Amino acid sequence: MPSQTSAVLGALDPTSDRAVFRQIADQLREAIDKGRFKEGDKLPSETELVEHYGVSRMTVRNSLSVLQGEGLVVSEHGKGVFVRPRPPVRRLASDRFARRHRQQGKAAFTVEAEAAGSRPEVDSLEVKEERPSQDIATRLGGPRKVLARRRRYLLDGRPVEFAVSYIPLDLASGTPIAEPNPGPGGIYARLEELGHHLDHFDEEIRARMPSPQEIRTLRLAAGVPVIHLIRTAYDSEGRAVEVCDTVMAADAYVLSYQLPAT
Amino acid sequence: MPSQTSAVLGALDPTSDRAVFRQIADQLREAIDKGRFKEGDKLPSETELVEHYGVSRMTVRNSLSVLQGEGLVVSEHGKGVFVRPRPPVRRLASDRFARRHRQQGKAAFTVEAEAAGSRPEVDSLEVKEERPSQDIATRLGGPRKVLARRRRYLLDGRPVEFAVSYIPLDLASGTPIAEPNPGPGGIYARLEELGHHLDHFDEEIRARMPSPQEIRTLRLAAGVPVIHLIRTAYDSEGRAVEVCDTVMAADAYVLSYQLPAT
DNA sequence: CAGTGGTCTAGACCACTGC
DNA sequence: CAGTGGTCTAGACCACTGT
Repeated sequence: MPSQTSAVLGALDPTSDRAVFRQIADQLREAIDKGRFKEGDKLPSETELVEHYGVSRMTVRNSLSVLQGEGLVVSEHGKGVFVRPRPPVRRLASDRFARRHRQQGKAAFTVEAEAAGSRPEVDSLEVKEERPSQDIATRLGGPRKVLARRRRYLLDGRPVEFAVSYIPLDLASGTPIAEPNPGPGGIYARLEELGHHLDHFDEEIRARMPSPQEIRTLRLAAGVPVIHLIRTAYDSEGRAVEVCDTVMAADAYVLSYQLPAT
Repeated sequence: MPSQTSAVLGALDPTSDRAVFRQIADQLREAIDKGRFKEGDKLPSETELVEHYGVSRMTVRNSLSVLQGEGLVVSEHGKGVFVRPRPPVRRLASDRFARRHRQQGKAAFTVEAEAAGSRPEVDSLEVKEERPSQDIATRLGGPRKVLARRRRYLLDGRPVEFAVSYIPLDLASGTPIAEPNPGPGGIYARLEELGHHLDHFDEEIRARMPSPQEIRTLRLAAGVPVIHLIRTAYDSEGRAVEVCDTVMAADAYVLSYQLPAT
């Protein structure tokens, strides 16, 4: 954590066409990229930057908001502006729904997180019957009602993912799938026990900026996008038996897939 | 395009704890979500908003910058602030590298874009020998030198993707792979002709905010993240024969994958 | 308490757009 | 040209943090 601002940051170029706040942002960004400010370090305070560059406070704040938008820094009221720490990422492999992973007693999320040395939690579990949205209904082949299972996943106390599973009500009603805890192996294991032999999953992936609601639910810092994943599970008769709509904090995930070359 | 600001936007709540600029942003966001401002519509000018809400211009600009960060609006100097149009998306399916797609004469990108009714272009093609970065070298099994093939893809004149392929130099040197145009079916077809029968691909996906350089290259609007995809191609002997590092404008892509349930 | 960032004002001048 | 957004100033008061 460099203490002398002038030891890290240079001067402005008054002959440059580049706006002053951009020049300041450039210098701070470069200092971060080159490791002169490291993860978690506090940047010089706004007052220090105002004095160092001889500009007004709004200009300095404008620079900092540029870096916030890029996801490079986070500000903490009353404390300072800090280089954004990179959280541990969760790697999702393409075999994560392989049948062998459904045999074990614990939920996949829990097993995997503990193996990675993190403390997993699942909260705000909610199970209820609903009328599906147009999109979900289409993906499921048009059921009138569905069972919706909502839950939020956390790692070491930090929310990383919010997911909603939709199952046609005629499949789920009166089965363990409609219980808050569906039992070992999760709802996929239960679906198979009910005779819906799973054949494959389709996943659709998008990335975008979060809505205000998603920012609250996932406690997202400024400049962190979300990955929006929609998975559809098909049984061996080609029927869609579940759609899972998932929003993930993009800085907490790496998705990986294996594609055949055939 | 509503003409009367007061017909669309309400009043501030002076008793609310919520900051004024957030209240204004909330009202504009709601108006957009509800379709009272549609894609491409011009929002009321800053001057109109200043008069409507009775606040200073900086407060209004602060509201608008919130919406920009969310990717909801784009500002155009001298023209106004507009609801961001949703570009046509390019869907990438998990069979896009299937062998049957490599038989045809045209590049996959071209064929697929024309089928979707878009005008495809590839530019800034650059082929040269390089020393690989640590990460690329590791993925390729540690070659000292690689052939790097850089290119940018555009749809209807809009840049959507920037990609760099790295091939171990001992594989590529003196072959059509080292030519600007590697011929029908692309470098994967050439690799197979050279005896490297492709077995599978691994893809790693991340999402994040773009660097200033990526904003320029892809001409990204504010509030548009990028999808960072790193694909490794393996031959039937398990050797990594290519790594492709791709940065995509997130608003132009939907990736889709099929996972086996086995 | 002093130091930090968060909000807001009321101006100013500039650069770009379209008529 | 008038209207738009882009940049910048020099203040003010507030809320949150740590000691």
